[in-house]
Amino acid sequence: MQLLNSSQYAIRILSYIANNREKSLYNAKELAEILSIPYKFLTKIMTDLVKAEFIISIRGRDGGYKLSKPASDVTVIEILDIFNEFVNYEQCVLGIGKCDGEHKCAMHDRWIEPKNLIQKMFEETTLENLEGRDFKLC
Amino acid sequence: MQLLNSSQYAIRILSYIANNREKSLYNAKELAEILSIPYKFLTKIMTDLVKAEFIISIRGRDGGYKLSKPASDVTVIEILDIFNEFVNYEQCVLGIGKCDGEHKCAMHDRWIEPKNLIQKMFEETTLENLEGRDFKLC
DNA sequence: ATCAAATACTACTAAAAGGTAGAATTAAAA
DNA sequence: TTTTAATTCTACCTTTTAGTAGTATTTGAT
Repeated sequence: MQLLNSSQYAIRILSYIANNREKSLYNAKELAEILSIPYKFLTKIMTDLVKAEFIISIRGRDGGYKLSKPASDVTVIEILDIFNEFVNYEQCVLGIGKCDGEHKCAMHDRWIEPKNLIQKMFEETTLENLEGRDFKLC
Repeated sequence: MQLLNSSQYAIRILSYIANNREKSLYNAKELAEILSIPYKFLTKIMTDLVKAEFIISIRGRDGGYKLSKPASDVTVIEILDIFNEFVNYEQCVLGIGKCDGEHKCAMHDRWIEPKNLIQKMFEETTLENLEGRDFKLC
């Protein structure tokens, strides 16, 4: 019951960039240090974010990364989709396929409410909403 | 954002046994077939359940498995604990350690409500509550 | 005693996630 | 034009989870 490290890192990275507008570009080295993410793993994730068009990268000396769109346009669920998380809304908590009115898994009824809440949270939370938080390790 | 296969299987197995009181013992072969769980993987999980004292096993010919305690005494969260899931209540959704009033992760406030709901659900749901559901693949 | 049918144990393989290493590419600056 | 600092690419290694194979052990029935 936890998000993939990749997803967690991606949210923290995008969230950090979105809420520190002083600089126009952030490079991998400083992001890795500030956010306590292994450098090489971070660069891999950045490439994913570039390919998914959430981030624009500037290569070469003095290059770096920046958001490709306004923070208010990026929802958490879109970030999760990059890593194929939480895509199967219909998937039941016991992983036995689609749960509907006819076929319910053992926990179906009890899972609906929290599932909908989480889904709503991920859909409605944008990078803008994540402002003013700590990003380092607690 | 999904339970481990082991946890899912364990819940389905215990839930099935709890709600089919006709027989006093269930063997691995029939459980594997009825619940669509790979036989060898199921026997491994059964051994875990026996060691965790949720299941009593009878070895030898005509042996099998049965619950070690009343269905109403077994909560879902206890089952998850066998596989070390959902033990860290304090763990935040972005996996950056303890989130408290002073140090909040980027999603802290939004995560509290669904997290508490899920926790409550796992704590309050017993095998008895899972009665009357389908257990096969939908 | 032997057989048959069951669980338990040991060890392995496969797939996915997490992470690392090093070279290639890009582009500004000296 | 060379250096330098950045991203990108390819390939690999490690850990965890998932699943499989084969043997040993147990025990009731014949």
